[in-house]
Amino acid sequence: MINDGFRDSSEDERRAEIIARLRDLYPGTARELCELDFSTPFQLLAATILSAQCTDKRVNMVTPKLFESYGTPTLLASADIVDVEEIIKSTGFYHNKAKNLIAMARSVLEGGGELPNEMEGLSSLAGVGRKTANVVLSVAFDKPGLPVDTHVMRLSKLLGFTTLSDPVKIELELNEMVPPRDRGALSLRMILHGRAVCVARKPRCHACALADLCPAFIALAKD
DNA sequence: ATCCCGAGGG
DNA sequence: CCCTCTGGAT
Repeated sequence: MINDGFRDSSEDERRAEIIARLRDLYPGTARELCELDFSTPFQLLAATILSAQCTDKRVNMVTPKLFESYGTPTLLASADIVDVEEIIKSTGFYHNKAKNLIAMARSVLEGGGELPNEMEGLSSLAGVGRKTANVVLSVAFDKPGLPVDTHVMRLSKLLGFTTLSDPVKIELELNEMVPPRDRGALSLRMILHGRAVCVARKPRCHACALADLCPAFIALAKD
C-alpha cells in the first residue's frame, strides 16, 4: 500500500463516504441541527454552559424560565445566584453552572456588552472552554468551529477518524476532513448519530447506516 | 452502574 | 495527568 507520509487514498474515500452519509442522515446547517433553544448568541452560550453532562432536552426545560428573568448579560450579571441555582438545578452541577453563568455575564459586560465572535474572546469568558466556544462560533455566528464533545470523541475513535484522545488534536484532525463551513454541522451530525444510533453503552450497529464502513463494527463482526 | 453537547483546579 | 462538581434517565 502506498503511503509516503501521506494518507492512503482509500482511507480518504472511506472517511468521505461516512461524512456524505452523515450529511444525508442529518441534513441541514449547524444552526438547524442544533437542538438547544435560544434566541440570541448570549442565550445559546448560556444554554451550552448548562448542557455540560446533561441532555439538551433537560436544558430546554429550564432555559425558558431562566431567560424570562435573566436572558441578557445585564440581567444575568446582577442575578441572585440562589435564584439562578433553583432555576437550573435539574441540569446538574448547579453551583458551578450558576456561578459560571453570572461570571460569564459579568465578563461580557466588562468587554462592552457584546458577545465576542472569535475563539480567543469567547474562551476567555468565565466557564467557557473550547468546546462551548466552538458551539457558539458555529451555531450562533455561522463561523468555522468543530465542537469535540464526548460523542464526537467516541465516534471519531470508533469510526477510525483518529487514534488520539486529546480533544484539541481530534478537532484539528477533523478540521482537515471537511471544508470550514461544514465543520459545525459535522460535529452536530456525529452528536446526533451518537445519541440515536452509536449509543455509548449499547451501540445499535444493526441499525447503523455506517456499519459497513466502521472499523469497530467490522472488527466486532469478524467472528 | 453508567452516561449525558465540560470546565476549572491541583 | 488526575479530581470535583450534580441531577436525571436508562
